Amino acid sequence: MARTTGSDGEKTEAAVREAAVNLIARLGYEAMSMRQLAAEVGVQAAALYRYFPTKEDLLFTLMREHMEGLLAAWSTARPAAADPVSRLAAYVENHIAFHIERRHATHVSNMELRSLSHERLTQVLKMRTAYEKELRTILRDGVEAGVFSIDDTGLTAMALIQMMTGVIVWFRPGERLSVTEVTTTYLSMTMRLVGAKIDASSAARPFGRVTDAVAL
Amino acid sequence: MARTTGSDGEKTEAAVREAAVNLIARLGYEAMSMRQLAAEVGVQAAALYRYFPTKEDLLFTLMREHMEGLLAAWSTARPAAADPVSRLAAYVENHIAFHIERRHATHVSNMELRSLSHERLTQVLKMRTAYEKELRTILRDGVEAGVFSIDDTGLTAMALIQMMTGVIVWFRPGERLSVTEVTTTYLSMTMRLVGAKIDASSAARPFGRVTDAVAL
DNA sequence: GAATTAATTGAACGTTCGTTTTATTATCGC
DNA sequence: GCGATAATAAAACGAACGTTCAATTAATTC
Repeated sequence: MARTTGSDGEKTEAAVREAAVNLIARLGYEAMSMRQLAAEVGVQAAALYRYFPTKEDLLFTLMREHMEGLLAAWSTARPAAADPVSRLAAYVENHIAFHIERRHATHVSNMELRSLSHERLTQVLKMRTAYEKELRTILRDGVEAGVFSIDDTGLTAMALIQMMTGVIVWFRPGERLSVTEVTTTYLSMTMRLVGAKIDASSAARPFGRVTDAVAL
Repeated sequence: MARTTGSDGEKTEAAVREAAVNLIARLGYEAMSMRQLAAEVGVQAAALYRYFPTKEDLLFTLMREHMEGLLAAWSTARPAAADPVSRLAAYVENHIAFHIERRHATHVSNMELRSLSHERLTQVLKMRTAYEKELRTILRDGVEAGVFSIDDTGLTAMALIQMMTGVIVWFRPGERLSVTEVTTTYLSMTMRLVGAKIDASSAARPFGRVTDAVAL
């Protein structure tokens, strides 16, 4: 046999991407074989090489587009010129929503970095650093404005990102908590962690029990 | 050739464990070959099978002993009958110290769970759950005693553990921050996150800037 | 110092891996 | 409807994988 009836390159490529994300998230990049992936898609292994020259190219494509998606999402969600508290809230909300929605892709992007070549690893890490820098800037602005009290902005940014991204480890859609509830609680924890002081303007939009922990 | 002069089973087994932790942490379990591991130790691949019947047995041994070590460390560090704030402080200090000291083993235990058989995965997760339950108990006791203000103790416990364990991702010994500085900052962040109220007894031992964030 | 046990080597086994090549069929532009 | 091209199948490649086995030598026991 050869070309099958109804076969379509675009559809096949999309199916390969989706199956690859799920399989790599479940089994790991090294443990997933190209034959396994092909079987999941419903084609022969050789067909995969029409879309991705090597297995590593496939992995890199998934990671790069995941990071680009994250940066694009933040670029859309970021408030134009707001106070640090609102900006931090937007960052947390965007981060949690994005990562819950793309649990598997996040797993792949976080766990399989070591399978990339040096050059490609650098590329992905550059995007990641750019994203993290956004948070550090918000924290630093907040400290300078006197609305956050933070020991070490770099360390705090890392701790916050680890905490928020960790949501994908235990969160399962449709279980005890909804995405909204989770986001609200993480917002509350974040604001307390950075010692956010609620002023008159942002007090109109409370963050869970933040008010309980802050001197009023 | 056969048995080499000066060869010693105990020493070889210890060398295998250490090399395996480092190699798996760097390359991943699937990507590390038994030949590679043997070369690192300085023996032939076949010699490994004198100590570990299969590759998975080796992985499981490393993970089980890591978790047992963590539980043992907490068992030693845990205060007998103290207030929730002190107990939480002890938990954080022990967690950070243990994980920084065993960065590679932690990496292995967290990243390679999917390579275990179902039965062994259950065993490891049981130990992990027991460890996490200790933190949840502290948080619940603190809420009941009125010294913590927390929305959801289960979610908060997971967030704290993710945040603390995340230290191994970016921390490198001998760089900008010392272990003591990192621990102090994490303690401070933790106490603020749980809305810890400092009373007279524990005020003698301040947690960084915690006092700035709490109404006094 | 002979017998026994512990530790390791070197070669080999069958399997699976990522990838390439060649052939074949479906679809599309004209 | 015919040529060009896109999409796939089928088979094969060499390399590497985890693991086993028989042979061999060092250390220990008596």
